[in-house]
Amino acid sequence: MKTLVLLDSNSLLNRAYYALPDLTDRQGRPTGAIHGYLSMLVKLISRYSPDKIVAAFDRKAPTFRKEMYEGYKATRKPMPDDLAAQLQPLKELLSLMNIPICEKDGYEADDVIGTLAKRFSGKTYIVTGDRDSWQLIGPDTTVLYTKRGITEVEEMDETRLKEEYGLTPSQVIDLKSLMGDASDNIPGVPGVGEKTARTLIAEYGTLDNVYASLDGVKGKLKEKLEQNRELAYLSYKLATIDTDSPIDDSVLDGDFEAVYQPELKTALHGYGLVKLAERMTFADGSAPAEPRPERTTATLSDEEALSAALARTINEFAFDFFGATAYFNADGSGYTVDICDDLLGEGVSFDALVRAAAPVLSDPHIKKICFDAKTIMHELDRYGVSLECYDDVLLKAYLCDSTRNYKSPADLFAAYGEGETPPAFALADVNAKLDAELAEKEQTDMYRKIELPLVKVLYDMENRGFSVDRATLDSLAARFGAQLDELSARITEMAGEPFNLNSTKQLAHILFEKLGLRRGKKNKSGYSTNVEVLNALKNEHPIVPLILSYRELSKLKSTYLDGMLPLIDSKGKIHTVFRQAVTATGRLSSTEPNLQNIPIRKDSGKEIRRMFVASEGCTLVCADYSQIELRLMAHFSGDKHMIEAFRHGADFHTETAAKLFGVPRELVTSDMRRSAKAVNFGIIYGISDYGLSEDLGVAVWQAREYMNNYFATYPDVKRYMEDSVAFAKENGYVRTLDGRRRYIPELKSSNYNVRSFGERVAMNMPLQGTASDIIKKAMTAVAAALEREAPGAGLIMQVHDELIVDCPDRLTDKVAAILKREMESAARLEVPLVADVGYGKNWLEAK
DNA sequence: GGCTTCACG
DNA sequence: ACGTACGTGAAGCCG
Repeated sequence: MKTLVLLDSNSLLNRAYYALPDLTDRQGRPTGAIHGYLSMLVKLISRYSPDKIVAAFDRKAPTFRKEMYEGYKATRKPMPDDLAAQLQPLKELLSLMNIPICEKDGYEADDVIGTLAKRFSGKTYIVTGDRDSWQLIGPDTTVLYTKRGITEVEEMDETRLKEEYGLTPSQVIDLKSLMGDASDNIPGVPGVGEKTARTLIAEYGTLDNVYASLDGVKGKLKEKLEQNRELAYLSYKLATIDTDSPIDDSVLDGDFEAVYQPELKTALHGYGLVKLAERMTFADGSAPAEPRPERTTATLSDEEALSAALARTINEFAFDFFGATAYFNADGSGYTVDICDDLLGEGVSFDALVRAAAPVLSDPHIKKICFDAKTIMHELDRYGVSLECYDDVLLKAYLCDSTRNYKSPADLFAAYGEGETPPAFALADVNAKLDAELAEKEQTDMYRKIELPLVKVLYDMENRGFSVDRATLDSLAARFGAQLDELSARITEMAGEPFNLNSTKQLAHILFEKLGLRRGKKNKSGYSTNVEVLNALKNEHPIVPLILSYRELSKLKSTYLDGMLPLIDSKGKIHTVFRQAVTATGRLSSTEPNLQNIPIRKDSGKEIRRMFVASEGCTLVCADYSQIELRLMAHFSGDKHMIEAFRHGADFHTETAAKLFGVPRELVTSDMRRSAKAVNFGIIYGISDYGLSEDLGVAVWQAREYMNNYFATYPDVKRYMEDSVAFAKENGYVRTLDGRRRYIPELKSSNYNVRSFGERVAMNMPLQGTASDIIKKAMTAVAAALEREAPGAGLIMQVHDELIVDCPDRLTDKVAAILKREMESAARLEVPLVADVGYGKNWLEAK
C-alpha cells in the first residue's frame, strides 16, 4: 500500500511563523516560517517515507465567507507581511524538492486535502495544525497534528480521537457547529464554549440529535440553542470540509524521492538555510552530515536489519518513545545501534519500528531505559506490545530532586546533558549520571524498592478504571442544573441587574459597591469574595446565602458532573492518570480527572460520591489509614504521652483535648475536641500561631497559648520539630523514614516569609512523605497479594491514605482482610498502624 | 497564562 | 516587624 502525505501548507506556515523567532537571511528576507515548515517536512519524510507528497495551499477569495453570514465580524487577521513574503519562496523550494503544489481558486487547503484524501487509495497522512481536519480521519487516513513548536507531531487516528476526545471524525463537525471557532470565522452558538459543546455531543452524538432532543436540555442552555438554531446549522456548513472540490488530481501521479537536485541546495544556501540542507541527500552525492562521529554508529537500512540488530545481545538500551526515535545499547562496549531518524528515513515506518522492537521491549532480560515508563506502557498498549524490564529516568530524577518538574526528556537533557540538542544516545548517559546521583543521595533503595515496582501497579489501576453510574450522574446534573437556574434568577432579581455570577470581579462589584456590604480580605485583583468572606456576610443580606449555594452547586456540577462526562469510556469507566513525579513530598497526584478530590465533606458532595460504583457483579472495598501522620509524629518524636494516647485512647483528638484541658476524657466537650483537632492538624502542617488562629477563629495570642499548652502536653513533639528544622538547616534537606529527601533552599533565604515557609516544610515533609512511602509500599504488597489470593480483584484508586479495590462480590471478605493485613504491616512503628476497612456498592457506602 | 476559588488528603 | 498554615488539580474569568 502506498503512502501519501498531504500538507496543509497555510496552517503549517502559520504555526511555523508563530513558533519560531524572526529569522532573516543575509539580504534581510524573512525565512523563519520557511525554515520551520521545511524542518518539519524533512523530519516527516525521514519518519514516514511517503511515496507521494502534495502541498496544498489556500486560494479562497477574501469576500467569499463574509457574505454567507453578514453581521458577523470577520475576525481572521490578515496574514502578516513578513509571512506573506515567505509564501512564494516556499513554493519555489517545494518545486525544487519535486513536491507538487495543489490549490484551487475559491477553495481552502482543507478542501483540496479532503478531496485528494478521498480520491487516493492507500495510507494517507494529513499534516496540519488545524483541528478541523480531524473530520477527515478514517481507517486509512491519519492526521499528523503539529504540537506547539512545529517539528513535533501527534498521530491522530480514529482510536486516539475516540480515546482522547470521545469523538468520531464526523462529530468534529457537530462539535464545531456548536462551539464555533473564532479564528476560522465560524460563529457557533453564542454562549456555548468547548466545555458545553463537548458535553452536548457526548450526550446526543450529533447536532441534529441535539436539536431533536431539546426537551431534555435545561434552562438557559436550551434557550441559547433554540434561539440560534440557524446559526448552528450555518456553522455546520462552514465547518464541513468539501471533499468533492473540482481539483486536478494529477498531482497524485508521480512518486516522491528523497534525493534532491543540487539546485535545491544552492537555493537553500541562498536563504541561509545551510543546516537544513545538511540534513538532505542530494543527487550529486553530498549526503547528510555524519552525526556523532565519536561513537560507532550502525546505520540500518531496512526493517530486516533493524530486527537483526535488535536481536543481538544487548543489555540495555534507551527508548525515547515520544521523540519517536532512538534505540541503542549502553552496554559499555561503546557500540551503538542508532535507528533514529536515519533509519526511519530508509523505509521503516513507526508502526514497523514498534513491531520490530516488540521482542526486545517485551524481553525480561533486556533493560529499557525510559522516560516515564508508565505512559510508554499505555502507548504500547495500542500496538498490543508489553514493556518488561525497564528503568525510568523520570523517577530517578524525581528522587534526586522532588521539587523539579521534568516534563520531557528534553528537560532532563537540559539538566543532565551536555546542553544543546542531545544526541540520541544521551538518555543512556543521563541514566548513568542519575544512577550515580541516586547512590550519592542514598536514593537507590527508594527507587528500586518503592518507586519502580509501583509503576506497574499504577498502570494496572489506571487501566482497570473506576465505573461511573450514568443514571445517577444524569439525574444529579439535572437536579443541580434546575437549582442553579432558580438560584441565579433570584440572585439577579435581588442584585437588580444581570451579571456573571461566576465572575468574582462582577460579584465583588455587586456586593461591595452596589449593595454596600462590608468588605473583607483583599487579594491581588480587588476584594475577595471567597467562602470565608461570604460566610461572614451571611446574615447581612439575603443575597449572600443564595450566592453561597450557587457557588457550591456550580462547583460540583461543572467539575464533577459536566467535567466527568467526556471522560467516561464506552464501558462506563473513567481512567485517571496517576502522576508519580510531581509532588514535593512523595505523594501521588491524580489527573484527567482528578479522582483524589471527589467531594465528601458536605451533603451535596456526598451525592456525587454515590455515582462512583463497583463494576458489574463487584463490590468496592475501601480501606484508610487512621491518623497516619499523627501516628508518625508519635513515632518520630518518641513522645511517651502521645504514644500512650495512641495505644490506649479510642479517639486521638479527644485524648489530646483531655490532656490539653486537664479533664477526664468523658468530660471533653465538642468544642474542646475541635480545638485539639485543629492543633493536631497545625502540628502536621508545621504550626504557626497565626495559621492556627485563622483556622480556629481566635486571637493570635490565644492560638499561641494553645500551642504552648500542646507542647507542654507532648514535650518531645516540640523537640522533634526543632530537630527537624535544625537538620534541614545543616544538611539542606529533610527526609522520610525510608530516606526520601526534599531539599529546602528556602531556609537560606533572607526573606522572613520564605524562610518560615521553609521551616514549616521541614516539619511537614517527613510526616507527609513517610505516609506516602508507607502507602506506596502497601500498594505494591496489596497488588501482589490480590493477584495471589484474590484473582479478579484489583486496586483502582489511591487517595493519599486510602485504597480502593474493585472485587467480585464473593471475594469481599477476603479482600477486606488482605487490605487490612498488608496496609497495617507496611511499616513497624512505636504505635499501632491502623487501617479501617469498609465495603459497598458505591464509594460513599464503602467509606 | 495568571489569578481566584474550591474540591480532596 | 514580618503576615502563612502542608500537599495537590480543575474550572472559570480576564487581559
